[in-house]
Amino acid sequence: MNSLISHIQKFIPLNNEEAEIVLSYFKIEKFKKKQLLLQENQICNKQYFIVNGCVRFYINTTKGTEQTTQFGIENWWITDYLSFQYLTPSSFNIQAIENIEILSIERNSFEALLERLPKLEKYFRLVLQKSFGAAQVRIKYLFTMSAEERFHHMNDYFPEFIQRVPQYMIASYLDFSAEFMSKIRSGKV
Amino acid sequence: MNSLISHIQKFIPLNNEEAEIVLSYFKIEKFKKKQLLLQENQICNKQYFIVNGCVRFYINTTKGTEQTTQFGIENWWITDYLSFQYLTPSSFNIQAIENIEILSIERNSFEALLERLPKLEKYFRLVLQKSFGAAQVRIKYLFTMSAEERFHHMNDYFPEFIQRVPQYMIASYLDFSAEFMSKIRSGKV
DNA sequence: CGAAAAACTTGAAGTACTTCAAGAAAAGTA
DNA sequence: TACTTTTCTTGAAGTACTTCAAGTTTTTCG
Repeated sequence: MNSLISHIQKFIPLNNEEAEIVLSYFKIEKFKKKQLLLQENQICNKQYFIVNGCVRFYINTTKGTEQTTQFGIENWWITDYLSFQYLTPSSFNIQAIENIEILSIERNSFEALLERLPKLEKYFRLVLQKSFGAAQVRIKYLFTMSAEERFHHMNDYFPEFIQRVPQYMIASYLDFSAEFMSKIRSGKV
Repeated sequence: MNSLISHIQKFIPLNNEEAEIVLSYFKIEKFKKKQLLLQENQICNKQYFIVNGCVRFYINTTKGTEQTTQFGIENWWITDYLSFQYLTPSSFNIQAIENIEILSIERNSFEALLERLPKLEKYFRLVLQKSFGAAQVRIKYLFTMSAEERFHHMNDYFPEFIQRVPQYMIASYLDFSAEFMSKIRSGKV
């Protein structure tokens, strides 16, 4: 069974015919580890649903380092929402951390699909409510926990990431240095 | 003209009859400066549209301080989205910074309204896309700018807040101390 | 398999902030 | 108007991290 269809059906009912229509608007794409799905300064005119694998959202800082701000795994949507909505150049990069398989839909097709099947508006609204809620909680953690607490929290609640993703990306996502991460893990702090 | 209706019409067409229906689901509420619209541990079963005035979203930290994580002004929606969607207890507080006038809608009425006027799904989806996009950019600023840069950025792009809101709340929102804010402003840093 | 690249570790030195304490200024209220 | 509360300022001391540089381990891939 297609994972996007299953995901949609967790939120709204969808019959076989509708499922066919949905899929006809998407393209399946594969990227190899390290490839970029989106590069800064480009317009992010696609939205991605991750079927298989793991990606990250990151910024190139003025210091020449890379700052990871989000991760995405199976069954997550990922895009730069402002760039997607207003078709303005993005300042983010989206990169495959593993070889990945994703479903992509262009901005125009996305609008056409929603016109064709308006019931999907509800699905996307619910997905966004959840995503924005998660962003609210994320800000809370960043603001109220020390580096060490943030690491342990992630370790406890999202152990799958710690396994899958290089430590320095996790450190960056939690807003501290790779070296400090290493010290936390070895108990030298 | 009602400000909620105008706001909706910026995103989707809405005739008079539909506007009447929309408004019938909302309640107008007034709160005085410092009153709480939501208190932590409560379930946030309402969503608010700010007609007049200014509110903040904050957490009580374990250190006994208050950490502001969001602001809201005229024409913004505000709620704890996870608490609202899953009816779980919130860890946030929402407080009026000025005397305010808001439109509130309960979770049940919200669902009923969307059943009655499904075209509103699109409006809320678009509002959420924009909000989540703004959250992505906010994280970027927090991660890539120094305290001083964050202050100047806010000063340049959102001067209305600097005027309206006590400095210590701005400092907290930008994730530094009120004392440091004072030093930035006076150039002693 | 072996070589190269990527990821992780360690300690020493530095810094961008925080915390504390106290006083001054501004705003709210009777 | 004066009194109270809230907000802002200042300097001194402290700290949770960062940065740098170098070495070690692990992973990738021809």
